[in-house]
Amino acid sequence: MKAVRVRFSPAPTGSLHVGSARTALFNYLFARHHGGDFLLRIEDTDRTRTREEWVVGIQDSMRWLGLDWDEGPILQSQRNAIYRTAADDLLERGRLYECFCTEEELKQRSDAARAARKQPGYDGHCRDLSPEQRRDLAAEGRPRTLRFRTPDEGASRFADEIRGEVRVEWSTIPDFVVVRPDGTPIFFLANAVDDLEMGITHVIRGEDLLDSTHRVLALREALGGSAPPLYAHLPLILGPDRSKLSKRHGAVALEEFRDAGYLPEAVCNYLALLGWAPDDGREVMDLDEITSAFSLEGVTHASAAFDHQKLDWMNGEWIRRLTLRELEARALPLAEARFGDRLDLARFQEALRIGQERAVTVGALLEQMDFLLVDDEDLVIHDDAWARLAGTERVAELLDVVDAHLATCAWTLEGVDLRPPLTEAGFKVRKVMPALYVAVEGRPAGLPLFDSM
RNA sequence: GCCCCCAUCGUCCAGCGGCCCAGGACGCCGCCCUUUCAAGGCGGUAACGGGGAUUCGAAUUCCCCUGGGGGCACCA
Repeated sequence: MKAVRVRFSPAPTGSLHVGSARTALFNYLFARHHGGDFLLRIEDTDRTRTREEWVVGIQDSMRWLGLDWDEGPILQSQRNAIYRTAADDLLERGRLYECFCTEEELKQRSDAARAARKQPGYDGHCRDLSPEQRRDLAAEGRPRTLRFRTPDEGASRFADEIRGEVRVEWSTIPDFVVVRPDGTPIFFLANAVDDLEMGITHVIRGEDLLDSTHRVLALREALGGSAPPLYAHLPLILGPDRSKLSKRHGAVALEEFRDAGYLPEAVCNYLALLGWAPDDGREVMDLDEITSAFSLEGVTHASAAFDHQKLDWMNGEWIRRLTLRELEARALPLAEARFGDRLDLARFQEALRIGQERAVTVGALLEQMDFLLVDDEDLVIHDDAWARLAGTERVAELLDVVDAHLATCAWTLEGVDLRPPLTEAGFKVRKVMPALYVAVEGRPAGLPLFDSM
């Protein structure tokens, strides 16, 4: 196999989504496994849908995950001249033709075709205009797009690395637009030109792009490109209910996972296991281990449902694998964001040490240490707390004992034992445990109140 | 409507013709540990969508059906 060159080419129309992140990860894994190059190419040809902050955000998320790239980011929006030249050449050679239909006309005819139970999509209206007709249409001030002339017969086929032979009849693929009226290229053109020029050897992307491959390949061929890259289409990631993964299923943007206190190791690990598995069945693996075990052959064909519970478990595993120092480094930024200048480092560290063995996410752990770092009046009392207190006898007295004792000492989780004073006051410690947690932590359960060894 | 892809426990995967009355992980249930909740240990529950065909033998091959997903833009 020649030197591997792959690229991750997101459209910056939003922050990095778990589906795209998985695609980026698989490209990274494939490149690193084979000692090849991994490029980052930003497909921002549609200026109306892209934003600078998203191209920055995508890179931030990739760095957070630990997916470093070798070249880029290459912005397609800055390569217009290249696509322009390619399009002119294609037009001259008759592979492209000018189309003067307006979007409204297109939609109207497409709807009509649909109503007549015929194929919607472009009808070839401007396919064979005479030079005079083109001149007149242009003179009317109509928008001018460039369309690719699709073969009239035969089939397009290619061997997908994970799906095998894929084939579709050209008759089902209408002529498609490749250059907008403003001269900017559409995905198909920019994609074909770039993959060719950048020497991409393998295209690893989501299955949603499977059908578009035929068009990109035809364009590449028209461009004079030989030896097209090998394509590998990944199964899609679905929501827990098997519908399209979206916000209503919970967090979907990498930033959200980061802010909720998920570890990048866990997210990578979980994402890698969504649609892939190593031969030996290992599950908890770091990026290097996954890299050396990675192979496209291990990629599944069926789309996978995103399971937040398994991610949570995975994250707990990773929190426990980190040294306390490492965990502290990861948690500090989140703690600063949550507690601001009330962050007491000593208490934070103690809570982290005690919480590490029970945590699911750093975010949840931080929530549990609220009572240590937030002023009493600002402490948010957990919903279930009041019910717990209400069900306990001598609540007021209990609170008094707790307050009185805490007033006598510098409070730390392990340095203060509330049991003796409670016993002395006639409480059965075992019976008042739930209420005790509410009294001290503002929640029915949380960080251990005293050394329970 | 048309085209394409896919199909093993609730979920993620293993299985690539006999080793499978199907294995692991998450979840769930139970027990142990425990002066909260967890974490941890042990055990359990649970699946080859349906129908044909090939074969001595099919979860594994082929066909049909059904189901799920994707695509059919001047988005990518």
